Amino acid sequence: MVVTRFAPSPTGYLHIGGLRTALFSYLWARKNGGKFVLRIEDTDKARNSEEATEAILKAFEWLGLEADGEITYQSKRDDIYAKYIKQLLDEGKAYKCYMSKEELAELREKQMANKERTKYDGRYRDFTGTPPEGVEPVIRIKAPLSGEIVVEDGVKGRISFQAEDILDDFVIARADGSPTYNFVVAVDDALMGINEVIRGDDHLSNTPKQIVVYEALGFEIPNFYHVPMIHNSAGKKLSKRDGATDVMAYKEMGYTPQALLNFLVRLGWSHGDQEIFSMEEMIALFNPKDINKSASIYNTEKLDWLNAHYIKNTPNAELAEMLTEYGVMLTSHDKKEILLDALKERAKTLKELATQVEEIVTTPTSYDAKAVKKAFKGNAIEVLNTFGAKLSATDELHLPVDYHTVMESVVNEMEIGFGKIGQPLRVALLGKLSGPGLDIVMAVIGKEETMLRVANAITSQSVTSSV
RNA sequence: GGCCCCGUCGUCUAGCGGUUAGGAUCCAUGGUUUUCAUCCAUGUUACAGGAGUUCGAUUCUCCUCGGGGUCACCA
Repeated sequence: MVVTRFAPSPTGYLHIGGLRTALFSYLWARKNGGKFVLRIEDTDKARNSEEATEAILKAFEWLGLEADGEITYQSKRDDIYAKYIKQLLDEGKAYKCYMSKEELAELREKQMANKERTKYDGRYRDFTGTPPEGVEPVIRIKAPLSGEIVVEDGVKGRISFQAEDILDDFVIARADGSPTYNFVVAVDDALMGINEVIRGDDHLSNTPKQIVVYEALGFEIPNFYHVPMIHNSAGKKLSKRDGATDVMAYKEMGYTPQALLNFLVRLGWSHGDQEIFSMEEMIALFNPKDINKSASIYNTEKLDWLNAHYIKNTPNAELAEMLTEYGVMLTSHDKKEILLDALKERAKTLKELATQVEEIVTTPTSYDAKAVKKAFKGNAIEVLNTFGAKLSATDELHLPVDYHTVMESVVNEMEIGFGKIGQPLRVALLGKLSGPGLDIVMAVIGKEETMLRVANAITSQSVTSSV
């Protein structure tokens, strides 16, 4: 059975990069009928917060990514780590190192001065004497001094490291007894049965260390897939400082989960020329071996396009439901089908859609100056007057076509082009020159509101012209 | 700096020894639309450079250059 995981450290919100690796892990587990588990890496008490954990879970919920089983918290597993540390100590695979932080710093400085690689010199590796007074020891693991460490990576291929280049006897437990990252990751992944590790390639250089732990403990080494980074426009690793990396900010901006997921799955992964993927298709088609080797630059142009695509293809009832999150109550509006059919073609985000709905439903209180200048000229006011009068005399105005008929009769009677009525009427109704079809707008707001807006426009013009 | 990874249009990518180097997005132009948007059509733009292997390299190898990641008692 395929078991994958997402293992964030709760130091802040869930960000785009994390979400993508989580998505990849999720898809791979689902595709194989396996498990996708969540582990919170909260061993750094100073930097972690419960709110951050909450935020991450909330983001998962919004996106519909469901983890299997209980959430594992590393902070609750101290006894487990202690047990394995003791085991390594007993087996002579780890040892206590009494070197003080000062001594270590001194060693590093000397090595740097000599332009050597900074590493622990192993002075307590085979220590049998009397330990110095007053120093709480750290526990170090005996790493191989030479030889080759090979990572068989599912994305990058076979990567080989020389032990002497990258390893030293690294710390697995601090002076206060708490275990360190590379140790707990390996222990947890092994104990939780994780056999497919999909993570960012910034972890690639940690992998040999973790392999050392796996081997010391006799655990089976999982398959690794190191996913290339997402870079910012400057070409650097995407970080929280780059802005707009909080997943939940995308909800606020009006992106749909579908669009965001579809956008992210195509960053570093592809399936031929296909751009649009439903969740079902992602699950069916995803395979980590098809992940790209090179980093990609984060750029949301395509996200906008995808979001617009999904909005256009969402049923109106669902759209009305989603809009309630943005303060637009449309679920019981009797013309919502007509309105949303017209508007969803022109919105890039749900937030935009919400704004556009508002702009139609509320009576304009001001008119765009440029639009006024362009539209209210010639006999525009006369046209509006004629239209208003005709409207007033017409009953049974319900559908767009009913209003269109009235407009048509004005055009015919006055022997003008459609633009001659369209432009002033558009400004009267919406306060500006762009927007959906006027017959649709009028059908949505109704006869009474239409007449009010027309009258308002006429009044506004007579006032300005008399001044 | 050591180690490791990467290098096809501005961006996301297809390609897996022989292609007019394909798609998407963006941008531009035209069409549709009373407007804007949508939609449709058309167009501009890419194999980092140099050797080698080969009848033939975007594709394989090496070098150079460029970019990135990582080097903690952080995760």
